[in-house]
Amino acid sequence: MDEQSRMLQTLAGVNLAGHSVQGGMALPPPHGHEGADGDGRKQDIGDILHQIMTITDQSLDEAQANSLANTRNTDCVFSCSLSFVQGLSIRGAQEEDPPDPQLMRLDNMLLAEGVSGPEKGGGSAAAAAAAAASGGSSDNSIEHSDYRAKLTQIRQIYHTELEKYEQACNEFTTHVMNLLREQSRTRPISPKEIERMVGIIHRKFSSIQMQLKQSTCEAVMILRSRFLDARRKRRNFSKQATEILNEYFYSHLSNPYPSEEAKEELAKKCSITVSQVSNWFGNKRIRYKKNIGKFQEEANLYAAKTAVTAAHAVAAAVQNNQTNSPTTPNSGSSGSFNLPNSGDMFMNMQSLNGDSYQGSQVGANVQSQVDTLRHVINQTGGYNDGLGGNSLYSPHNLNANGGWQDATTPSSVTSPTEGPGSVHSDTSN
DNA sequence: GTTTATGATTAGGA
DNA sequence: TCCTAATCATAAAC
Repeated sequence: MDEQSRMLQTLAGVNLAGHSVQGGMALPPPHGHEGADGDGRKQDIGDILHQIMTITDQSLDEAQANSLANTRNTDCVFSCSLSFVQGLSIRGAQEEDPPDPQLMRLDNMLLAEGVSGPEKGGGSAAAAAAAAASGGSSDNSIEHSDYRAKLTQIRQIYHTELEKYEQACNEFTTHVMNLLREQSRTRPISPKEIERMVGIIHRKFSSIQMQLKQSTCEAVMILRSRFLDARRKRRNFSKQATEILNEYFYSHLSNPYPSEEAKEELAKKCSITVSQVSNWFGNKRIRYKKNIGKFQEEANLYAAKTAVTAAHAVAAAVQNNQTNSPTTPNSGSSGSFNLPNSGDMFMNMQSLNGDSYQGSQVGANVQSQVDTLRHVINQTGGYNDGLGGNSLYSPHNLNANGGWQDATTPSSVTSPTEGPGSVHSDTSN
């Protein structure tokens, strides 16, 4: 049996069968459940209800057969029927002490999970968590929709069962009322007694409902845990995400320690979590350091790519500079997010590793790219043998013992102050 | 089926 | 708390 079946059975296992009838009139166990379609359970409920009816009908018939004249006997039979109903109630009444905090907790949970109450479009908090954890990539969206589908299934089963219980409760109440009405022919029955009986039945059915709620909660918990497990499952990031991360890594190779803000930005761009970004960088740093040669090609690739971007950015900046000639300085008065001074941008670029870099939006993006560009330009000066030592992207800030230096090149130095849309390169060390 | 790549987890250190 | 390093577990490539 797979987990799903088990889960659904957990829910499907809630029915009247769990309540053996007190007073010596125990109900037979229900038939097996036919999957999660609810038909089997519907049948069970129907059967059970029918049996209840039959039992009480028998009591009534017996009573009638024993002649209405024999009030003593009739009373006895009716007491049997009623004691059956009362028997039903004894435990229920004991179990419940409204307002039941447990019931409230169950109700709250079912409401929060979107099982009870109005259907939530986006699913429950768990669904959101699952979606967040999964990153919302297409693959994970499938899982997300899978989660929602299963939650909907649980919801449907819950509502179907609830409806059936209510119906059964009403039917049984009506039946008992009829019984009492019959009995009223032989003895006076006060409205209070009828009321009491109805209350007893309702309480009993409420306790059954509580079990349904409990099992529904269990099913939801199982579903949730399944999705938390799914989060554990390793799943490759999307190509785009890996590209973004690699771009950042190689363009900040001198100090590949993104700040919290940068991580958040990357996480958002890659549709993954911040901790996944941290994991990725942790793994990348280690693996890069361990085998620089292996990553050489990749480094070159990203270097070239970034260089092209940088060249475009520079070209655009130059053009911008020409357009915004000294006769039309970019004053802040326009209210737009302008470069403080296009000329400064180049000054800043020239002092790429300087401490005083004040980034503009364009300059910020350009800065790291120019860093890369410089590597590319340097590369043209010599053959790279693919070994770590003289490689294009040899981590110039790697210590002799293999660690990235942090003292001389804090990321705040190598990184510009960046505008929105770009990531920071800051160290968290 | 085996190997490789890669995301996640864990222990220990600063 | 964040890092490294080792390791695990699994997806992907062969």
